[in-house]
Amino acid sequence: MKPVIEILNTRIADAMTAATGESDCLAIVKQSGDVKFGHYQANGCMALAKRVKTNPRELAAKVVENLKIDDICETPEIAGPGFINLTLKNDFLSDRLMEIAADDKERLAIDKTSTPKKVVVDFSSPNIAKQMHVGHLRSTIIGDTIARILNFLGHDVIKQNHIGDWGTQFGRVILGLWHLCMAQKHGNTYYRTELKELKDCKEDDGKLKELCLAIRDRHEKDWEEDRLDKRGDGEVLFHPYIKKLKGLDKGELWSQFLEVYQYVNLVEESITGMNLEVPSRKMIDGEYVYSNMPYESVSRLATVMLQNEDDQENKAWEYISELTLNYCQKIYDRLSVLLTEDDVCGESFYKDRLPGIVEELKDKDLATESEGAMCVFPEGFTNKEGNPLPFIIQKSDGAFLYATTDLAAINYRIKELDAEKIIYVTDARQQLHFQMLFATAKAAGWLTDDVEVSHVTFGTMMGEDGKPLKTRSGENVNLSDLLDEAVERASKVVEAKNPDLGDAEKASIANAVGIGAVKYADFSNNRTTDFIFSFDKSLAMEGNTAPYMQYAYARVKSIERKAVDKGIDVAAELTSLDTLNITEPAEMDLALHIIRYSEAINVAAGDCRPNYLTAYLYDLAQKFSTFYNACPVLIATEDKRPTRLMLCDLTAKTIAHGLTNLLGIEVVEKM
RNA sequence: GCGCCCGUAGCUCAGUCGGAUAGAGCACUGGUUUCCUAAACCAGGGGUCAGAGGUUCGAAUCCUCUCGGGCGUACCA
Repeated sequence: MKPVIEILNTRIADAMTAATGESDCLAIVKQSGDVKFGHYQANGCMALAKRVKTNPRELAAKVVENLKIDDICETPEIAGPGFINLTLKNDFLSDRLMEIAADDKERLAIDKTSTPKKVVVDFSSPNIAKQMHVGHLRSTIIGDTIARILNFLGHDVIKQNHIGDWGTQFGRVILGLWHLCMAQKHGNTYYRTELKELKDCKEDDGKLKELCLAIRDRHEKDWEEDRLDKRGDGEVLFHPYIKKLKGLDKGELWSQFLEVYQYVNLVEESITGMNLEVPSRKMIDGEYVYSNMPYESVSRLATVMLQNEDDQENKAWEYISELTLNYCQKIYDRLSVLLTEDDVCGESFYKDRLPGIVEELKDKDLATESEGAMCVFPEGFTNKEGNPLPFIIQKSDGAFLYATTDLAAINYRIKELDAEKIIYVTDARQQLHFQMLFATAKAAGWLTDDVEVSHVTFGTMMGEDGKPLKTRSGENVNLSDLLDEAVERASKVVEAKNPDLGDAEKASIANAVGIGAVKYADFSNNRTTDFIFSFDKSLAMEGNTAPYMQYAYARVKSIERKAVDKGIDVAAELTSLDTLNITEPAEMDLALHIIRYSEAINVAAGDCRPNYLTAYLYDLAQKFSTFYNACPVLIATEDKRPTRLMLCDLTAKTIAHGLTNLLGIEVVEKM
């Protein structure tokens, strides 16, 4: 079933052509803002009148003469400078609703696209060795809903979770494991105490330096001592430790690892600029060469070593990556995000392709060396000094970085996944990166005109103070903590409002409401701007929130339950209906809105803007609430009751479909 | 400096690519429960769409400039 707006667009455009002889006329049909202008309005006559140099009102009259639309609308009215106002016929509305109700494929009679595409959606993409925090929430759920919507519309969607598992932090992972191993040697968790100390003396330069010196000294000593044959071979402790990793308790290792990873990062941050050095070794022409290196470069050295040498340290990294994904999967499941391990295709997936990517760009004379790094200088990008801005594809130390993996990924998606469209869902700060990525991929001939790339950006999630959401101690808010709090708060509301429900039911409602509220708050904001997150507002029953809609749904379900008590056979009344008896304004308003669902989905999909969909659903829930108050269902007379039951049923189906199928938010029978 | 995003009611935000009198919610004021969940509904006040020019039948929306905010700008992602 085609959206009404599409039918109107086609019919009016044809009439415009018939009236003027002009081809490709645009009818520009929109939903009217005010019922006094009908249900839809066509705005195309003004523009066309200019094109053919005639009076727009006269043209509109001519168009109406040529318009065959009496199967859908009342007689069109011409208003203002040349609007054509259209009001749907009651019978047409009724037929539409009946058709939606008759759909047995749970698609609410919404057609799949006639031009399906293979679409890659790149989203979520958390980093290895980190807990997901609120910064990952938006990409994860916005990407998920985009994938769901496009899939519903019939596109062939390939989800790609491009996890950050091969960049610089890669070396930090190994360094973290090294510290865990050394902590075992010392018989204490020094990383834990020092993590706290480092934070505490952040402001005190003298103390900080003293602490960092001690850390460096111990590091050197540990490194020197861990040798069987050559200095720093790690054969006594570190390598045996890595071999045993798989035998360790997963939960315990994960929590230790999170801590030590923070430690590695903080140490590196703290020592930068202190000119501390540690001994290191490098393989040069098959021989180890020993020299001192800046302490802050240790993790980078580890990255290079690991990207070059392939051994058990690689396996250790693989293991940590598995641990991370294991944890992420729990969050995805909690969020009802459809990602699975099958969708994981992270940076490391491309590791063997990276040298080839760099070589190819060199061969094509696109990549050149600059300040020791291998760079592409795509046209049109300049830095602060006005010089060409480099897109660095290989660092001066030889390591690859995210530009390289993203280039490999775009190449893979186009050439091997046969993507016709690629959507990247990341925060707005990465815009320049993606512009340069696309420019480079175009210059290399990988990205051609028949492939559409789109960077779907979003702003930062702010706390109620208007600053990026952080904990009191200044850290990123852990995503699972945020969800816990939302569920906790929701459960208090459930307890207060509906104390008679069973414990299991309360818990399940609290979960649906809490998680739904967090997700919905995000969706309902225009994704391009930063938005201020507030538990109170998200969980409020008033306004454009998940609970408000879940409540509308629960009320419909309640009517259905009460109907049974009253001996009303809802199913029978619904099937006995062949035409609706719509008389009240509230019924009409609701009915009209229900048939517009597909229009909302199309608009949301076209711009990858979930807030269009939430706005639609909120309107629907509001119109239902108005209807609910104005038009009693179960005590209605026999001629009205089936129609009202039908409106209830379709409202519930639409809300459930929008929330659950497209947004991944659960509905509840009671709340 | 340059680039991108943004500036709409006291607050938080919409505004479907130029359409008619700029919309919600919160907060504020008043009203509605012998009636299907009042976690709701109804009514009311509240605006120089940051400012100034321009484009045209018509601008919150497009162009130019100014002011104000955020982000990015060579080896993090």
